[in-house]
Amino acid sequence: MGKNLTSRQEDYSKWYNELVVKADLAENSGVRGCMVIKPYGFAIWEKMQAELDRMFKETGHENAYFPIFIPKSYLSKEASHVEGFAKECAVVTHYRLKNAEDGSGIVVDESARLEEELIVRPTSETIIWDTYRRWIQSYRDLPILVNQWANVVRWEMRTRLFLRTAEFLWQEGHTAHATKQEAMDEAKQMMEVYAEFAENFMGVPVIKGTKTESERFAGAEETFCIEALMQDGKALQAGTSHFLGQNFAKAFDVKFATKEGGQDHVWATSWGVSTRLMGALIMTHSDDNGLVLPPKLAPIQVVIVPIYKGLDQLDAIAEKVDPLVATLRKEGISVKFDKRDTHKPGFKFNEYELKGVPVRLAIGQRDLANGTFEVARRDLLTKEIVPADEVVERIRHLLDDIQTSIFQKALDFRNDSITTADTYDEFKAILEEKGGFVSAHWDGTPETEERIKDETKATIRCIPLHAEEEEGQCILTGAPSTKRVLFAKAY
RNA sequence: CGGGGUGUAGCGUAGCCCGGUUAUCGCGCCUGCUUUGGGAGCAGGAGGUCGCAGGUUCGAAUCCUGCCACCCCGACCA
Repeated sequence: MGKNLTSRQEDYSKWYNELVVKADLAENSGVRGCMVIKPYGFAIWEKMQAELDRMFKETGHENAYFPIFIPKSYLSKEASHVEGFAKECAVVTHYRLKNAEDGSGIVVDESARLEEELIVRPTSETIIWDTYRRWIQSYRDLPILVNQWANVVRWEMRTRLFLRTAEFLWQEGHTAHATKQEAMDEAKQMMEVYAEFAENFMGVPVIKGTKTESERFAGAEETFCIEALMQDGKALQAGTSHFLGQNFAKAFDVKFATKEGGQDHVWATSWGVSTRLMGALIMTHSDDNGLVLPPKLAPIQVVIVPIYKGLDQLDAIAEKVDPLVATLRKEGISVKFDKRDTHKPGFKFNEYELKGVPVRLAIGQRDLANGTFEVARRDLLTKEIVPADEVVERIRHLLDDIQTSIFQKALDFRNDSITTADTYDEFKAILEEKGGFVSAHWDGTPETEERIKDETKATIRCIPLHAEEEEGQCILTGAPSTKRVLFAKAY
């Protein structure tokens, strides 16, 4: 964000919290860093879910659901996995409350202590692989291509609305394969699915790549990722897809009989995107007037605002608008005719701009007389007068055009924000003054990465997939390097 | 867990240092009239455990002690 959001800041500077989504818990509740997603915000998430779900199914996946509670012992079976998550787990220790004897209220019943504590899932690899052990005996049982839509809890020290909440919604795919190659292909495929979704639906340009060892998922052998850049110049990890090797199969003893008659451990992947994508969406496209939504994900694609005095005029307007609404709906365009007489047109204009509705139609007496509509587009805030018989065609065109042009705008910004650095001084100056991604040579060691992080707060966001081979020297140590990696300060 | 800060109406706040009428202002909310092509105007009105618990005092939003919660910065992170 990092900008003033509206011209009437005193009223709406908190639109991000108040209108779209609200972090709205009872005060002093002690539940920190959770968010309440209001209906309009959730409708955006539902659109995202629907498209992702379709893409998952088109690539052969099915949905399933696993328990939210994970026995503590499961988590410790994969060593690096537990190391990665242990510090941020919510733990269930009791299963009953009772009235306090002194009448002071409800207290935990100490006699109802669980024999083994349950962890509220921070991710589901462990409980899923414990289940897969029972599902898999033969190569004929493979592959298993399962996705789960769920909530997870990570008790982070510091939270940040949308980007790092204590509880968040996500999908997590967990697949099991007979061969290393097949699992690797799956992990790459899902990164491609995420990239396509981000760019074609969210209008958010992303860079595909792999994570360095230190940024890798706890328990993964390779982490593929898509990295986006926000308007304030900070990078955001928008999705990850992990090749897990045989780590979880070994930890949970998942073996299968091979075609050749032997026994082998199963190869695994996992991949996920979360409500963080909503944050990415907001921080990529929003402007001072509020949200800007890509038409493909907008809960309302077209809003129609009548301008009238008295019910007679409204009726006359409705006569023109009702058939238009029907036509648009038939075309699969979601449209809202806002007939409320409790708010004035000016208020509505601002409200729908705040909500990022891509196309707005206004119709009043003037238009009735001329047979026209006023058509406004949210991204450029431009208006035009369109004859009624051309309006459907115009809307169709605008929705397409807004979808591609907000992507192009974000892409141009992103590309302008990738800067090449050949010396450490240059590197630091770019981070300080310009922000964005810095493309630089790195000697490939975690030690160098760590030192750069300590000194500049920038991390290696990814080793780009399609980076050109290029002889160079590490900006910090001068050691030889064969390709550039992308550094940035990140959320 | 370390450093800093804040808690007053649905939201945002003034007052606190230096205790003293009925706790300030804006937004929002309600009623009425006028309005309606870019966040309406006027008039009237409702709404408060001043985070909680103690203490000092004739008197506490204000001073003291303890507790709770939240925010920002660090370690952690989708």
